[in-house]
Amino acid sequence: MTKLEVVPPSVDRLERVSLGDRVHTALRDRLMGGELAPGQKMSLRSVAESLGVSMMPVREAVARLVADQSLEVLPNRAVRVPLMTKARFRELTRVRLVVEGFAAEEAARSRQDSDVAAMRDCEEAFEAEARKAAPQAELAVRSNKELHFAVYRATGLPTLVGIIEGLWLQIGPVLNLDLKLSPDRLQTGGAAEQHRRLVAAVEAGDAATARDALVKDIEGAARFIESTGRLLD
Amino acid sequence: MTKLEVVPPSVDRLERVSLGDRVHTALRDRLMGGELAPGQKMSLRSVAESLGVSMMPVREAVARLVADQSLEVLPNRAVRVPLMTKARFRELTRVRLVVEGFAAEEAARSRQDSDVAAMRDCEEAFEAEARKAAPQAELAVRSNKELHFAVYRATGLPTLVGIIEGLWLQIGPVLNLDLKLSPDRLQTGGAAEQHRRLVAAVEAGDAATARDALVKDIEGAARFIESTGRLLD
DNA sequence: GCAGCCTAACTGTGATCACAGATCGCCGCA
DNA sequence: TGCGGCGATCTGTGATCACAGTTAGGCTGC
Repeated sequence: MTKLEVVPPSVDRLERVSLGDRVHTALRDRLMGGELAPGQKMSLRSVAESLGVSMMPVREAVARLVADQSLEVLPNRAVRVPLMTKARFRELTRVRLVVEGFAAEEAARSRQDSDVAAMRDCEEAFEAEARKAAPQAELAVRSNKELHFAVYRATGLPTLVGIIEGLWLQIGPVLNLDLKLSPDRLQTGGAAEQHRRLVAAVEAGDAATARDALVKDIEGAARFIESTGRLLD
Repeated sequence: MTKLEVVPPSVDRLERVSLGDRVHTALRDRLMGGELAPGQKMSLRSVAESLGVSMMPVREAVARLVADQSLEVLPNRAVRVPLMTKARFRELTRVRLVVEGFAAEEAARSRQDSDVAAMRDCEEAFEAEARKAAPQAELAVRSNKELHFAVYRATGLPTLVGIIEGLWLQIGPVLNLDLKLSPDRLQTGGAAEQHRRLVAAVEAGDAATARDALVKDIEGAARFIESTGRLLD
């Protein structure tokens, strides 16, 4: 784990960002990026030391992540990335289908030109990575996430984006760990195709197709992950 | 603000609940109950003193509430209940319609007998309070909330319930403050009627009607609150 | 050589101290 | 009497200390 970047004081002035916020962001990125696998334990002191801060900001960041179930504290008081059971995975997937499906519809209705441009960039980056003979899972994961959130941000509903972020934070470790262990899913899965449909539909303002593409994208990934048998229970 | 209740040690053993958790719950209840009005400032030290704990657990609880925007920290570092603008209110209402509407549908599909019983109790309590000549806003607010969440819990999707709790935490101060200032809304508004429709539809497994009743309930309240002109912007 | 106990290290939690920045009020001056 | 500036106080944030509970490893005894 790398040290936290030292941000210029000017940025620090404009938008009060505490050390706790920075630690929170750092941990969040690692969770969403699949760098922290389900079941992995962590201690406040070790995280603090590796990030070059005291235990205090880490406590705050971890408390927030525990609050929205991105991390969990065992009865032994140990902190770890939650394990994913089949039941929890299916529940999260169902909620995602509703919430993100609505977001896709709404994005098709409200998108601005700048949103479409951002989506196109991410979509090309994802497709370029997926088409490689030996795709780098990390890059694919990142551009996949960026593409989805470019769509969600196009809704103009920050509350909705926040909710979806919470869902990704919970399901991210599994999604991305899975992608790292089975990089071939990038080719076999229809992710790229649904992404193309999604972007085109949002750009055309076709809400129904946008939702359908997103739903198929989520369902395809969920089916694949369930088929690997790596989920508990 | 009252002191935190001393819970029996047995409960404390079963489910590790830290002081920070208790402070969080205490503040959450006050926010959802409308005891803390939008714009109201609070200091960590004063909250800590009034709850009889040190500043430490309060910091953790407030950090969590700030994280999900139930509280906000101003550039001056002051902590307060966020003000509600018309734009934010409408955004929250739109998201609520989607998420809680889905929850109502799902509750109609998955409800158990015990869920229906809990809903009926809350519905009767609400109606009894609303029918009084001088209804106590606090009791009505409480049973209204309990009724809604009895429905949401009937979905069997704790993730969804958590999301809705986050939404209520943000919109609660306005909803409930409004009800306190305009207790006559209990009679004039069609809340009781939609509640009856909602409970009956969930019990009958009629998803479409359940959603419709809930949507009309939310929309009715939203219309009333917008009409009072107490929102900013 | 192996099993069991006991200690030492490590865990999160809470309290206290330290500090920089903002705010408000009081005092002095015109 | 009114205005301006300065200081005391209060704010959140970060660090450090203290502590109880757990865990894991090493040592002792069989």
